[in-house]
Amino acid sequence: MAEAVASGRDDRTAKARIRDSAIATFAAHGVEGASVRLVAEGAGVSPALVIHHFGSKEALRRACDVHVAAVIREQKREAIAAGAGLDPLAALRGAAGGLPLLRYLARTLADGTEEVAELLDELVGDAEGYLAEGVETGLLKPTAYPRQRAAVLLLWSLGALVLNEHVRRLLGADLTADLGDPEALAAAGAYFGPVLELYGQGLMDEGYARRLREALDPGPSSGSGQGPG
Amino acid sequence: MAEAVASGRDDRTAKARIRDSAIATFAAHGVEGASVRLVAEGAGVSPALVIHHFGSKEALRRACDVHVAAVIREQKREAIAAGAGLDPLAALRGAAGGLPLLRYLARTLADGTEEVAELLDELVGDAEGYLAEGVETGLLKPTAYPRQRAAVLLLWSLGALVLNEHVRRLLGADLTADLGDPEALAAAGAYFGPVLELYGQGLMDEGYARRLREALDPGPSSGSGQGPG
DNA sequence: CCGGCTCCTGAACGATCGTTTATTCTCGTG
DNA sequence: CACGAGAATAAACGATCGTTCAGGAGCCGG
Repeated sequence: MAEAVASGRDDRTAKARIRDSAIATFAAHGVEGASVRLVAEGAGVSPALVIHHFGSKEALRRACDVHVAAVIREQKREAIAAGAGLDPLAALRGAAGGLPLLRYLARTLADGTEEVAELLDELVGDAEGYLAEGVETGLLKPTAYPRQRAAVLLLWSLGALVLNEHVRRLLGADLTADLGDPEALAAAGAYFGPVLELYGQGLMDEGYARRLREALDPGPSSGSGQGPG
Repeated sequence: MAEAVASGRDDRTAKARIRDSAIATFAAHGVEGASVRLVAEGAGVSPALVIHHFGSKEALRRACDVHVAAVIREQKREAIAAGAGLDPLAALRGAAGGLPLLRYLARTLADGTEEVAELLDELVGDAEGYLAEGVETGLLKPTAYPRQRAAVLLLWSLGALVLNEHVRRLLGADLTADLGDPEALAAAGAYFGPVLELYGQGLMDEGYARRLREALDPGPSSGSGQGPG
């Protein structure tokens, strides 16, 4: 039952190849839209071997979730040692096999399995810590909602990742590209530029925002649906 | 070939019932995960009638996209007459059958069909107009990227909608709930509160944000992956 | 040479899928 | 009443799905 380590002269274990192919295939077609046969073809094995190693398609999907979460956690730990930025997924973009994981996340985040939910909770906790550090050094502004602000910022980042196709069409920036590539980084500026402007100066007049916020809290019979978006 | 209008004493046309059931079923299980038989059961008809009226499952999905886009466009027009807020989807939340459409959007936005892409482009254009108005009246701050800022804000809103399940778990706010309900509105404050704080005061020290932004534009060999997230 | 073990496969099974076909039901119209 | 047209269905078809099963290929200690 131990993990196979028969990495002799050639490539990865067949089990690892199946898992990587599943991550790529699920990312490309969605979990429901990707068949076991397609995953097997991508790994160069028979469909039966996929079931033999993972038991079922659903278990394969769980294994993908666990693996993606594990890699992200490891990259995160390395990023902490190197001095983390604000983007909890930045380390993935540069990592060797990070991009398929990013695309897998982008495709499966909306489905919401238990494993990725736990990962998200963890990332929110990390982000809250990073944000608190930034506040202490004066680079970030203090907040009345430390944990909620961390959650919102992470959800915005991941939401943009999930809508990556629309980000690319509307702005020309591919968030699942390797930002080490200068061309991709320049294109990503169409997203990060206005984002940084918003992060720097905000969007609204402060008094206006405060009034809207105060209108939320007590909750008498205020006006009709005028959400802040 | 004309639209059936046999709405006599009872409810909607069977074709309309099928379309509404498809919207709800696709929203609940995803398009790939929902079968024609399930859609038919929800509409109280036979599976064959679904194909008889729409030709194929894919055509049914396109019809759902078209219908959702049409309803949103109409609600949008009414919202303009009533004086629009910043949330382009606010009108949907209060509308009679708006919630299923919202959940359909949340589930299918990531798939990216042509019809919803056109709708998104349209919504970005509208948002750019609203933002420009806000800048003129002094409620919103000016920007160097008018269209990109509109796109980013819309993508953040829709991204949070797509990740609604995580928003609910992390913050306790359900963005697909009827915000006319005071309890749901209060819960949504856990999302809109930090959002409005960010919109009001921003996130970063302005000089720090400007330095990060300038590091993006020219693009010499700057440091490794430290995205703004 | 041999039995056993692991990795792996070809072929098939039952279920479910989207869709087709033939048929019945409903009902306004001449 | 006769009749044609659309609404609606039951039943089945071929395809594909996830999964099972029996066994082959290669290797290793005896």
